[in-house]
Parts: sequence; structure tokens; C-alpha cells
Amino acid sequence: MAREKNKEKVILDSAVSLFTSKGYLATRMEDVAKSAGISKGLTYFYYKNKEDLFMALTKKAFDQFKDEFRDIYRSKGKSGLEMVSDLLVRIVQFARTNQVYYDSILNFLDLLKKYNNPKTRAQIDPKILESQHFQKLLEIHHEPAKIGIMMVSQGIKDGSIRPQLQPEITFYTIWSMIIGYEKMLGPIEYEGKEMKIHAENWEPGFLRLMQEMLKGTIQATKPATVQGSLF
Amino acid sequence: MAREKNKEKVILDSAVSLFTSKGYLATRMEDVAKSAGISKGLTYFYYKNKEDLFMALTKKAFDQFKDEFRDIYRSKGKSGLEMVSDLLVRIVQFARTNQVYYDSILNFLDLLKKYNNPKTRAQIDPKILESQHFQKLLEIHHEPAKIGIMMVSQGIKDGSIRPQLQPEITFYTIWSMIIGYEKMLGPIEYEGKEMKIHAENWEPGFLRLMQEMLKGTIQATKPATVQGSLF
Amino acid sequence: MAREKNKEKVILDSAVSLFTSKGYLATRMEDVAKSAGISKGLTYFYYKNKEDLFMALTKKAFDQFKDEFRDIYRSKGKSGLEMVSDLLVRIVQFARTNQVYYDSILNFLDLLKKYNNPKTRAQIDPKILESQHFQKLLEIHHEPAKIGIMMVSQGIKDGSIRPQLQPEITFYTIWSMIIGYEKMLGPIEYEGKEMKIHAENWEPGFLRLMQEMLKGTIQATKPATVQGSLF
Amino acid sequence: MAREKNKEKVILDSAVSLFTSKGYLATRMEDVAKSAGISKGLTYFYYKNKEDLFMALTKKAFDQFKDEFRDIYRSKGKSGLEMVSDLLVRIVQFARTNQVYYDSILNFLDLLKKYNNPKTRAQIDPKILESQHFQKLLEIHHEPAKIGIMMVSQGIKDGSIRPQLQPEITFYTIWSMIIGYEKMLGPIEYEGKEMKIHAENWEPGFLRLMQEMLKGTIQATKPATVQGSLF
DNA sequence: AATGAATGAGTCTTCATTCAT
DNA sequence: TATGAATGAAGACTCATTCAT
Repeated sequence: MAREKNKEKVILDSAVSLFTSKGYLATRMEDVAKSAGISKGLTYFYYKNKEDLFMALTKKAFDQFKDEFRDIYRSKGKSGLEMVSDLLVRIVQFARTNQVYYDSILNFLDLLKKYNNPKTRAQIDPKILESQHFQKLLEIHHEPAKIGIMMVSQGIKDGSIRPQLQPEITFYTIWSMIIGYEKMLGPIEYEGKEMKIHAENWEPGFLRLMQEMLKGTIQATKPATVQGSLF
Repeated sequence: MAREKNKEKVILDSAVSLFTSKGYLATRMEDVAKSAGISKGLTYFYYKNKEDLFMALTKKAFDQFKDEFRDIYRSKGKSGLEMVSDLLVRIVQFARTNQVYYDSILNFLDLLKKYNNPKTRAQIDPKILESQHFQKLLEIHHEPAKIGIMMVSQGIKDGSIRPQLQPEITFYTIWSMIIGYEKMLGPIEYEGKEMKIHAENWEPGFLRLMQEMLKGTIQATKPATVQGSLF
Repeated sequence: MAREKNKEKVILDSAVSLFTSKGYLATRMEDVAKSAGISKGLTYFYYKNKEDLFMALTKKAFDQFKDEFRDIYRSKGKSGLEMVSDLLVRIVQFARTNQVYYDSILNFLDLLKKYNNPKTRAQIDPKILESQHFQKLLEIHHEPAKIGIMMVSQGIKDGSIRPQLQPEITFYTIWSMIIGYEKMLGPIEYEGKEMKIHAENWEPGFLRLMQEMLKGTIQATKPATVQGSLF
Repeated sequence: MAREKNKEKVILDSAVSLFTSKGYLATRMEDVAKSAGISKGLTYFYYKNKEDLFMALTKKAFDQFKDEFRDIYRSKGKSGLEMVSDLLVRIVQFARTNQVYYDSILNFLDLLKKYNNPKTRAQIDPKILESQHFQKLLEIHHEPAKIGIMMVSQGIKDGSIRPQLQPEITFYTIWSMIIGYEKMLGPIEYEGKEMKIHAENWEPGFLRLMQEMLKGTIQATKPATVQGSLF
């Protein structure tokens, strides 16, 4: 794999691949180098340290994530509500397909929370704070949301979303729902004895609830019968 | 043999305290022992290893978490919708006050996702799988949700929640929203230049959206004007 | 060599031995541990890091060095001038026998110069500054000199050293001569083509000059004939 | 091929500058190259390796050092004793102004001692031994001393230095004093509690002692009263 | 139950040096 | 001459865990 054009990219791809199969902690820099077909030293030439590499990965994750938002926003002939509905599906899809990228985004969110709290900021590894990629992320991390908010605004304009809603608050609420939804899929998929809910039947229900929340109109539904529980 | 009743508890409390201030990774077993006023060796007598200790902590977190649900469910004179609304507030409160406990719960959710996926199960540290506390968690982790579902059922019964909704799906959707909400508070608190949304004005909006989703009735609200964005 | 009483001492002795044969830089902590018959980790249990170990060694060097001064000062029936003359011989002897100790003392002197100059203090490895042994050295490093000054005072009292001399200034001047003398022995021992001076004939001449400086009386000497040079 | 006459010199100057501010070990070859405005590779074209560069620096130090001796020796109308007294002042000045050069000279002295002792020669980095500059230094390092010896001879001729003294032995003794003096300035400048001697009052005392040693005549001085000490 | 000295595998990271271009 | 990407040996240090007492 040596002598490729973009060593930087090759390293990143190797990192993604290894983080996916072994996890971030279990992956050694040497593994990354080996997998990229280069020497350990060169890895450090392109990325200051492991944390920097991970921040670079996170940066790329955000870029791709933003693309998902953009693609949907650009798609012609869709109402704002449809866009937002698409978003749910696409993000869940993204999380599945690009597990490491998605995890890195969530990790960045946690980082951000610590970063914003003076009491916890010291818990962040200084190497992360020093990373140029982290600094860049601080600048660009709003971008996907910006697009998301535009979708809601669009929905209000085209009447698919009720006009009383405030785009920002609404988008962040949706965004929260999606993040939580994705996180809960794990437990839900667990085949516990008493579980009456499964990933397959949750998704349509979840989507409908979200849409109703946005539209303010209630669809006729068969009354609930399920009881058990999980979590 | 007399007065040191709860060494086990003392260790756990020390761990919570240290994980809170330094984080899990940065906390060494020696720190925990010292903080608990005992020797390193004894710590290993009570907890098989660091992961086991963390799983014990997670178990305790779930117990306390369940208590929050139970407290709300037991409170007299409240409608199902009010209970669910309370839940949002209480969980966010819980996350703030018991940061480490809350984080351990989210961590367990991630664990569960990996555990349920044959492709990722190998990524879980064997020590976690071996931990008795982890095994116990597999059994009891549904409990808070069980109560939550009962709240929704209650709401349907008392008419505060629209009858078309299915308790399980509804509860998990709410639960997702709350998890996501808590996670997004970090980024939202970040004082970016263009941000038009803040933690303070998001919470009432979020709560109202959730309630509307559950009730199916729309409150009159001032039309949205904000545009900017973040995240 | 394991299971000795004084692990701390065993490690230090191993360090001295290895620093002597391979030099400080070329000696790895693992070598020290192996030579001491213990594990690497235990070395770090007793000494915070390599610098700390070296500072502990330096501390011991100063202790032994001070003993040399004390032994001479305690010896009965000697005039102050004789003591000072003895000092020259003993220090040169000490430097030969305990090369690493002596070098560590000179190294500490360099450290001290950097430490006292705000512009160069930053050049000192933080680990050195943090070392308890270094801190201790800052307190005790005067002690040998204290004794040396007492020797000069004694010489003034007993008339072997001329009364015009100030003990402190005089001692430090002697001390400087000795340090320089020891340092120059290296070049002098070099068998260059043109050298007309050798270690053997320098010592008595050096000693006499020092004594004359202190006594103020001139011995009759054969006029100089040597010419060549070195350095 | 035209204007870059002295790349070699530029590199050397950069090295001096960096060694001064960061120290030899902390300075990377890359820093030197960057500071010299050339590539790393080219640095290795001019200097075989880092040690070779340092030996080149040492060679230059000796050249400049020799110039100091020569300047004094050439100065008209000065007695041998005055020249030697000047030497003290000039060398101390040189050490301050050209710290790195002076240190490199002392380092070479240490090297020479190891080089002359079969037991320690192996401790010297082979790269040093291979350096052409080191070989050259072995040839020329006597030169400053040659001039120094001539100064003493001159002093004997002009009567400023007593005739009993042997120029070589005398010069090396002076030289030793100076080296030691410079080395002790560090500790002396340290503001210990009990110190009664300072750099400012040591210098005149030291100089007088040296002169008296050379002249054999005693100046009237106030008897010493100071007692405290340091090291 | 309790101690804490002892272990050693595990990893990141640095940097002098080379060499294809 | 000149470049700078690429190499890889070298080594410090951590910390979960054990076990003799």
C-alpha cells in the first residue's frame, strides 16, 4: 500500500478500519502504521499523536455528516417535513455504516460538554486541546445543524411544519430525538424475555410521533396493545 | 471485623468521587484505594478488577435511576403526562448531579449495543463480560423503562395522553428525546457567535414539543423568527 | 541479588556501576533494574524517574564528598595549610575513585549556574526541578565548603596561612584551583608531541604554588626550563 | 551556486544560537536546518552528523578562544603579570558572552580525559572519534596554552612574575584556577541564607590571590573577618 | 481480611539519519 | 547542491494486578 498519493488519507482510512474492528483504545499507533503500509514515524509526521489522529478522524466525520444534511436539503421537490423525516433515516443509516465516524461525533459532543464547563475542562487530554483538528472542529461543528434548521424553516414556509414552531428549538429537539433513538436501538435490539418492542416496530412509530409533533395533526392509529418493557 | 461494615460501599463511593473529578481512565486503582482508606489489595478483594468495579458502579447507577422513576410514578395526584414531563426534568437533574452515574448508564447502553451485535461483541473487554455486576445489569436494565411505560399507560388512561399512542413505543421515543436532549446541552451551551439558542430557552420549548406530541393538541405560540444556527 | 534489605541502595549502586561503565545517557532504566536484580517497575517505585535517580546519586555523592572534608578537618595535629594541601590530594583521589560521584557533583554545579540565571533556568529538565533529591541538594550543597572555610580559618589561627587572607574568598579560590586542576589532568595526560609537562611533574608544582599563595613565603626553586605546551 | 557562500557557517551559527537557548540535547537537527534556512538533508551534506557539527563548533570555539589569548599577548606595553590578569577577566567574559563555545571547550576537556584513559575511551561516541573536526582538535587544542605559557615567560623576563616559577606549570595552574573560578560562579551566585561571599567581592580577592602567587610579594590587606560559608 | 512491595506487559513518542528525486 | 518524506531503533514510563506475609 506504500507509495500512495495521499499518505495522510491512507493513515486515516487505516485508523477508521482498525478503530472499527478493535476499538480506539485497543488500536496501537503501530498497528495503524502497519495497516497503512508505512512506518510508525511517518504516522507521527502526519499526525502529531494518537489524539490528533482521532480529531482528524472526527473532523472528517463531521464533513461527511454535513454532506448527509446537504444532500437532503438539496434534494428537489421535498417538503421540509419530508426532509426532516429523511434525516432520521439517513442518520441512523450513517451511524450503522460509519460506526466509527458516528461514534467520533458523539464523542466530540461529550468533549464539547466538558469543554464548556470550567470544572470539567481539565479532564480533557491536553493533546486534544492542542490538536489543530480539534480547534477546527470548534469552528465548524455547527454546520450540520445550520442546515437542519434551514430544513425546519423550509417546512414552515411550505406548510408541512406548523408555523408556531421556532426552527432552532425545533431542530435541536428533532436532533435530540434522533441521537437518543440511535442510542436506544442497542438495548432495544436485545432479545430480553419480556420485550414486546423491537427495532422493526419502533422505527415507524417513532417516525410518526416525530412527524405528528411537527405537523400538529394526528393520524388515526390502532390503539396500543403492547405492554412489556425493556431498557 | 466490627465497625468496617461497608468497605464495599466506601470503595464505590471513592470511585464515584474520583471518576467525577479525574475521569475513569485517569483514575488509578491506587487512588481509589487510598481515597477509601484501604490498601490496594483489599480493593481487589471486593472487586475483581477495575472493570468489575465500574460495572458495580453502573449497577448502583441503575438502581438510583430506577428510584427516580419510581418516585415520580408513586407521586399522588399527577396525570401521566405530568409524570412524563417530570421525568424529563428529573433525568436532566440526575445527569447533572450524578454525572458519573448517568455516564455509566449511557456507557452501558453502548455496551449493550456492542453486545447485541455479533460483529462487535468481541470489542467488549472480557473482564466486563465476566463481571457478575454486568450479568446482573443484563437482567435489570429494563426496570426503569418498565416504570416509564406504566406512566404512559397511566396517561392514556387518565386522558392526558392521546389514546392512539402505544405505551412502549411512546415511552422509548420520549426516553430517546431525553437522552438526546441531555447530550445536546453541551454543544448548545457553547457560546458560538451565531447561536440564537441557549440552554435556558431550549428547555421550555423542548418540553412543550414533547407534551404536544403526547397530547396531540397544539398550544398557541408566537411564530418562530429566529434563524441562525449552531452545532 | 533480589530480596536484599535495601532495594533503594541496591538500585543506586547498580546505577553508579552502570553510569561508570556506559555513561548516564547510554544507561537505560531497564539495565539498572536488571543489574539490581529487580523489575523495571520497582525502580520507578523507588525513584520517580531517571533524573530523580541521578539526583539521588548526586545527593549521595555530596554526602561522601563532605565526609572527605570532615575526615581531614577532624584529623588531629595538622595545621590549616596541611589540611588544605591534603584536600587537594584527597579530592583528586576522590575524583579518580568515584568518577561518577565526582562528575555528578560537577554536573550539579552546572545545574546550579543555570538555576541561578533566570534566562537559563528553563533549560533544566522539569523532572530535575521536581526531584526531592534536587531540592535537598539545594539545601545541603554548601556543607563541604563550610568545612573547607573552617580549614582556612584554622590555618590563619595556627599561623600556617597568612592572616591577611579572608577565609571564604580564600577557600573558594583554592576550591576553584582544585576543580580546575582535576579538569586539566585530562589534557595534560595526553601525550602530545610537544608537551613538556606531565601529570607527574605538574602536581608538586601546583601544590607548591597553592601553598605559597596561602603562606606568602617563597620557597627557593630551580628556575624554569621547560618550554613546549599543550592544551 | 552563486551567493550562498557560507552555508557551512550559517549552519554553525544557527547551531550556536539554538544550543544557547535550548541546549545541545534539546536542539534537533531539524531546528538547526530550519533556523539556517536550509533543508535537513543539506545539513548532513556539510556535517556528517550531530556530533560532527558539535565538534566543528568546538573547533571554532577553540579558534576564537585562541584569539583572546593572542589579542592579549599582542597588546603592547603590558607586563606578563598584567597579561595573565587580563586573561582571567577576558576568559570569564568569554564564558559569559559565548556560553556555548566555552561549554564546548570544557566538554572537549572531558572528552580528552576519557580519550586518554583506555578504560573510558570506549564511552566516547564513535561518531565523535570519526569526526574530522575532532581529529583536528587533537592537533590544535594546545595552542591557547602555548600563548599562555609565553605570557608567563614574558612575565618572568620583565620581572613582573618571580623567576623561580616554571612557565608551563605556572600557566596550567593559572588556567586551572580560571576554569574553577568560572565554574564556581554559579554556586556562589546562589543566594543562600548564610552566604557571606558574592560574585562581586570574590573577583577582586581571587585576582589578588592569583597575582600574589605569581609575584611572591604580599599586599597589605585588612584581616579577614567573615565566617559563614556556602559551597 | 489486609497489606503494599513487586511485577512486566504494553505503548506512545522522539529524532538522528537516509535516499529517491 | 538541495529537498523533505520516510525510516526505525531506542527508551521512558504507567498501572492493573498479584502474592508473600
